[in-house]
Amino acid sequence: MPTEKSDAERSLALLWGAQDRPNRGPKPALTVDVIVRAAIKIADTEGMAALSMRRVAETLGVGTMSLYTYVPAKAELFELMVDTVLGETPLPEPGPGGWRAWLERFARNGLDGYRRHPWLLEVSLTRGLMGPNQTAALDALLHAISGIGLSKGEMMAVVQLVVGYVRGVAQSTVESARLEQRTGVTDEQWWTEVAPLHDKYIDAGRFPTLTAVFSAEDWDEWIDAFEFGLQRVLDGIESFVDARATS
Amino acid sequence: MPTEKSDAERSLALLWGAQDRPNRGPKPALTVDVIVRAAIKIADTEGMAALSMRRVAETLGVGTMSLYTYVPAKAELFELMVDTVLGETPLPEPGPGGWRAWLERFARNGLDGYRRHPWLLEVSLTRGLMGPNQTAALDALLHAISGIGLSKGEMMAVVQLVVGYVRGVAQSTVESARLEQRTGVTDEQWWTEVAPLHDKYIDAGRFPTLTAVFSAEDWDEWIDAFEFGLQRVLDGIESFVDARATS
DNA sequence: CCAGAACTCCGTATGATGTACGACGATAGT
DNA sequence: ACTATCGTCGTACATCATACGGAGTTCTGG
Repeated sequence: MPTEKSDAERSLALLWGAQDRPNRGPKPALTVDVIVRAAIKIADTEGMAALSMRRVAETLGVGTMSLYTYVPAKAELFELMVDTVLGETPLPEPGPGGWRAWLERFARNGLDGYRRHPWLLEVSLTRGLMGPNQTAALDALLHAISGIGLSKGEMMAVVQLVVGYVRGVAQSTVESARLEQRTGVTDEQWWTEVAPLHDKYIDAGRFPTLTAVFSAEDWDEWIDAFEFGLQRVLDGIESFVDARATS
Repeated sequence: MPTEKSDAERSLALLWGAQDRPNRGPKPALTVDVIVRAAIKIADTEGMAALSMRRVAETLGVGTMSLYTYVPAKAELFELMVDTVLGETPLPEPGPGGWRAWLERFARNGLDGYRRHPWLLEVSLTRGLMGPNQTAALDALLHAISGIGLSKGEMMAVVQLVVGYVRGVAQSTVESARLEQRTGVTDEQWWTEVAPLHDKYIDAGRFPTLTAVFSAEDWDEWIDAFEFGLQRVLDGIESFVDARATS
């Protein structure tokens, strides 16, 4: 019996594009890349719910089952979609401003990525298996914050902090923008439509602070929550780095 | 024709438990609450993938379609599950330490919630419709950070920062713990198993920092990334509040 | 006390979905 | 030309959410 590849091995080979090209048999009509890009396009434009193997095959003019020649299953297709998308935005170059400016640009790029591909939020990125682009991103992140006095454990924690923050806030930031484009209803429109319904249940006596904040007519400034939070996060890291440097 | 309730209205009525109890017809054998709790138990123990209407009906000894008498569709069941779970952990009481300590406890509670119910990560919480428990949480959050000199926009941004951070980092923190319990494979075991596979692809020359960090034998300290990041976030908020106070 | 209205229950049916299986045809090494 | 090897994809099956409509149950009005 030949050494059959484990799932993990097969996935990694797919992610890193290390297929052994056989020379027998008919020429493949498709490539993994074409399939992945078709899937991404569908997910981008019609949402994750519309992404089915049949649908992908249709847009490629191919029988559904043909896809399984290239991709073992839908889960692996997801992994490929994620890594492909991670590679589409170039990583920030090292530049002026040091680690802080770099992380800032990295975070903004990340948010842009989620904006372009909202379905990323529906897929867990913390699979253990890393494709080339995810690997490159992690390497670049670690490189950006190396040599500023952090231990390895702290470096990993900082990475998780930034990446986690972007994802967490992107969730709400992106979702509203997405719904706006999809349904044509502005966030504000939707709130004004739903607000009276909420008012029926939300008692000013029971939720005093909430009503005070939202009933105010002085909606002076609506802050960009992402940028605000990002600066707080970076401030927090910076003060830690400074404290570490003076000790 | 009677005023038929819109989807939003129906959802809100469900969330806030404002059903008009009809007095005609047979007594309902179930309640919405029983259904929701059964669904939560299934999602907790077997994961979101195992949660189907059939499965819920089975465990309740009821025909599948009976559930639709109580709940319009699966999406509404999700909303109910989320709000129910949000209400299960009591909100922190105001105590010593001011807003910072309160937010700290809130964040830890949040992480615990994700730990207990990992499927929360697969559901977007940013639906516009808020149930009573989500409303109470938002009110408490705003209350905790009111009166420290933040504008309303900044208060909302802080809320999003904390909530978003918890969710973002919980994603990775929780997922590993979950897989460990499910598959019986420790995170560490899994990495040592997969590491050699990765090594085949990860070139030390191409990813120098990564290999430097991971190949080191001195895995001295593995930092709790959640606690570390939480302190950074709170530091960032605190320095902003301080700066605001002195200006 | 009873007929009909209002309501719950649920069997059946429909149309999705992911994917296992295997027949068929194309290709290239021998 | 033969045969091992591969790509293609029709069919099939299990599972899913849920629309529909009939049967059974309970309360109300007369």
